[in-house]
Amino acid sequence: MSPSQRIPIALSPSDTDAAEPSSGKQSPQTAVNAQTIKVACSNCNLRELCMPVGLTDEQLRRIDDVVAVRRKIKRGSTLFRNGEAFTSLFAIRTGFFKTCVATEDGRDQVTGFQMAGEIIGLDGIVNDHHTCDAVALEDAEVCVMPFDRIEELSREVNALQHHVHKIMSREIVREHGVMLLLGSMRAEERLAAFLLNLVQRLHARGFSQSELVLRMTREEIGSYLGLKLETVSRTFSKFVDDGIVEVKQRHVRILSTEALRRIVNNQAACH
Amino acid sequence: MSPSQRIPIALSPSDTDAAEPSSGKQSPQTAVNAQTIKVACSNCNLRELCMPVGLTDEQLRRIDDVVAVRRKIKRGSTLFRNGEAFTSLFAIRTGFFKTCVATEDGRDQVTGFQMAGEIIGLDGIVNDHHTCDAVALEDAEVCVMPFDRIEELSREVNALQHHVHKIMSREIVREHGVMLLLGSMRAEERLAAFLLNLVQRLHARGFSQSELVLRMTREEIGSYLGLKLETVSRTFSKFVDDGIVEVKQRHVRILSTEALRRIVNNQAACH
DNA sequence: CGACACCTTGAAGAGGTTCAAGAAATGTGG
DNA sequence: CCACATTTCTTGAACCTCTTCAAGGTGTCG
Repeated sequence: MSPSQRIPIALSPSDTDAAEPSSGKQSPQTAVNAQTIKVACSNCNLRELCMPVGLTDEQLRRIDDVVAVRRKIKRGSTLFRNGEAFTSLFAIRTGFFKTCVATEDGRDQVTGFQMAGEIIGLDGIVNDHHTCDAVALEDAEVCVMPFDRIEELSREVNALQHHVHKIMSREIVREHGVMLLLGSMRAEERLAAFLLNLVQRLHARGFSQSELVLRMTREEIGSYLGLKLETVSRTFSKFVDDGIVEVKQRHVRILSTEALRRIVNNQAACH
Repeated sequence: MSPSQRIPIALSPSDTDAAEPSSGKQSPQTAVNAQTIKVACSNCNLRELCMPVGLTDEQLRRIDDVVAVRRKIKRGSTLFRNGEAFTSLFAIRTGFFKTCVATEDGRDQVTGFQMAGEIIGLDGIVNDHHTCDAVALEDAEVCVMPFDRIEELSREVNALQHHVHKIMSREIVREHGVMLLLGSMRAEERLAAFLLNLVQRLHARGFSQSELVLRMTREEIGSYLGLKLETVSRTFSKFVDDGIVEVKQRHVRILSTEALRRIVNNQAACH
């Protein structure tokens, strides 16, 4: 929300390891990709992203009870899948996800990329089962928030109730933006908008405004943007030729945010 | 939800007029497109679409207090606009709307078409102002539901609370579907999916499974589907040539729902 | 009835896709 | 730690879908 605030969060796997040394004794037997840890929101550094502000200590303590459990997800495995029963929303603590939907005939579409502090699983509410897959693009950890508990508590904590509504509304507005992108933008505009969006969200989490590491493949970017992976690659190359970005595999350095903005806003010639 | 139930609702302007003869004394001074009427959900024939089921009489009466006011919107005018303060959600009683978002440089994108029983305005919750325009494509009437009252009441009526969550989740899932369409389908597939969706929703409201009247222009369809109006027109013509539909301007008769389904599911040859 | 909005159709052109090949990075197992 | 397999990325060339531009037709409303 307020882009000036810098929240020191580790996103890259190495930083995460440093912050949580070896993350306790992870027994492969108990749960390969669903290890659970008891935690608390009240001292979580992501609170400003996940939770409403201005809660009393009492209210925070009650929310701690709702967000009772954490779960680790290995890179490449799913947090939930299309068709699975919906019970909980998930707040991403660390890591990076994609969500994607599929048709019966096998086509699929990435509907979003989610990072620390963002909430996933909202699609499952309407029919009590999920309608998309959530796949971890790097080792991740989420807070599990049973939805019936959220509903229960948000009847009593007005700020939480409104917060839930805002999160869902924000997702609707975000998707409007994606529809605009998919419906009316050309390849360069789409990729420029994508990069600006990513770097803006990363910056809100304390990362650089100009450098980022893509956690997804060209194909996944293409799926999200309604383009083929070759087109994504070519467009990256064009940006490099034009001196707008530097690209080394998944490492991207933005040399001119202004140029990207001009591309998105379709201002063709404007030296 | 249950497609078998037939809810007798008037959608076409003439039927609407018959149902509410001359709609009282509409003074242009008071409010050109915001005439208000006191109403009640408890005897509304759209209740099954708008409201949770299994409410007690007491709960229904309290909801009547929330949905206190109706508003008429003339064809072509807006229910709300991008930038306007958000105060209420709207349940469509009669008529047909489009919602659209726009970029600074003038491009715009239709994000949805809404008909009787559907809720619009959810985009406004997150930032307390609307981020899209809602335009009536035919004379319409909506129930005004102040959102603070909805939140208040849904703290007390669990079924209402969950219903609000489901409505928002449903919108998120719907938009996933549109993203899939925009991101991975070809023109014919998009138009086929569009027609099937429209006729399915109309059928759920008691209309024909095979005949429909488009309330929007080719350009608006194109905007929604990420196509130019000429492409929409050409694709209609192709469907006519193939004997899949009959088209007379905005009157469409579906001759083979099965063929449309095959097109959407990309089953090229399958006699 | 004339003005205007909407729709259809044709022809040329652009943008993105498809197919293909090779390079670079990453992961795996010996 | 290195060799090999695999995945991911880049680039080229031909092709195809959709767009653009243009003209004319149809329908609607004051």
